[in-house]
Amino acid sequence: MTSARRPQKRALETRNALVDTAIATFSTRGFEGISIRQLEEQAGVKRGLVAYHFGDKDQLWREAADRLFEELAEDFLARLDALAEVAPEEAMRGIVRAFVRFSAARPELNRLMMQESVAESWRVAYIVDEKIRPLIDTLYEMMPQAALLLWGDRDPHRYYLFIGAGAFVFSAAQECRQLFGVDPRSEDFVEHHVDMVINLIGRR
Amino acid sequence: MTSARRPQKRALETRNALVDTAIATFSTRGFEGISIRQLEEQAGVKRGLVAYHFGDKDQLWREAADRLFEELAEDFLARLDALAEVAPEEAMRGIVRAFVRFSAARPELNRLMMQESVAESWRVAYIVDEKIRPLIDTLYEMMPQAALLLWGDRDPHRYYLFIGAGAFVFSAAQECRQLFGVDPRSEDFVEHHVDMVINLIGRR
DNA sequence: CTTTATACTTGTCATGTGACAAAAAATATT
DNA sequence: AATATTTTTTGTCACATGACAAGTATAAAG
Repeated sequence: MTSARRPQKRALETRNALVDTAIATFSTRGFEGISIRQLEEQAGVKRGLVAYHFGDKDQLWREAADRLFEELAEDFLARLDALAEVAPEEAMRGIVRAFVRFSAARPELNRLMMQESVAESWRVAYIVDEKIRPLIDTLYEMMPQAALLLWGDRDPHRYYLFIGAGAFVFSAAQECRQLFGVDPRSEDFVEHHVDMVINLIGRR
Repeated sequence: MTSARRPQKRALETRNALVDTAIATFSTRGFEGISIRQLEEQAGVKRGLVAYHFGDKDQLWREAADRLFEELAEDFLARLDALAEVAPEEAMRGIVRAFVRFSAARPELNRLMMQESVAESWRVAYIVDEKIRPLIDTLYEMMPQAALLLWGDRDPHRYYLFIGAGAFVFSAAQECRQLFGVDPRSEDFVEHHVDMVINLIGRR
């Protein structure tokens, strides 16, 4: 019979540091934009620890994606509970608000998707099949009327209008700073953007 | 006194093949997503020709970006001429239409920007300073009233709402196929999307 | 305290990378 | 046709990369 010892604290710290760095760098530089060694150095751990904890680069990427989507799910489900009692129209606006705010607070998720959404790879399939579709299904189950108001019957046009209008600025933060000299992550900017998106999408 | 011979046809073909492949691969896989050697192989030319024609990888990237933005400028200026006589409201809708259609026809440009817009690099600076800002300036000069209707006084919110809503689907084509089983490049999809964006943005 | 599993450290390998350089071939100009 | 120039073809370099493996240190469990 084999083992069953609980993981050591330092191991969890190492894993965390690596996943944190993976989220930051994969989302901005793409999967091939950073090497395992650079990643380890940036995370402040020794050379071989990615191999030890994750086996290979692919698995590290998966766990980074996992964590980002866990955060999104938590953030959403918490807010959706609060919207359970309100009228569909207002609930729909609540979803928009929640999404825009999350996109501003954690642009890494949409950045990761932007990096991957353009080309065919196991990573797009993984994100879509394991993360996005289930999340959309959950939304339609929990708040069918609000979801219907927002996206109709899973209309791709309305879906991407929503994502593009609501999240793109925050993903393109660097370009926005370069082009307009404005930081889209400032609170003012975010709330103003929320209002504009709701004004755009939330009236039918 | 040195030379002045006109370039040979095969050289132009080589350069073209390389720039074509550069556009296709840099936009989908990012700058570091493909090596010079892979690129040459995919372009069907011999190893070493990137070095000869472009010096280094950076310069090849620049020329790929140059060509994409030349196409955009041509496409736009041609259509803007046709809008010179119409009322500002209608001209503004014409700009939207032109932009969405171009984004669908040549998603590579927005993909390239998506790839680069997230992190700080010489490439974002190059695109913004050399390409985007001048293009925006031209637009405001040629059609001040329509531009004002579209983006106000260079309002970043309205700018990115426009870009995100109008172009994001086409950049994320792979994700869209995986998620909805729909190809956003089909003519039906494009025209429907044009209508929706105009309906969203074109009414104030 | 001893044992044993877990975690870290370091060495190594085959392969890929961007860049340059020199030789060969093809083409334009006279 | 002769020659000068452009273009292509190969060879080579130093270094980065992902993966694995063998050794060492640390911490948990008895």
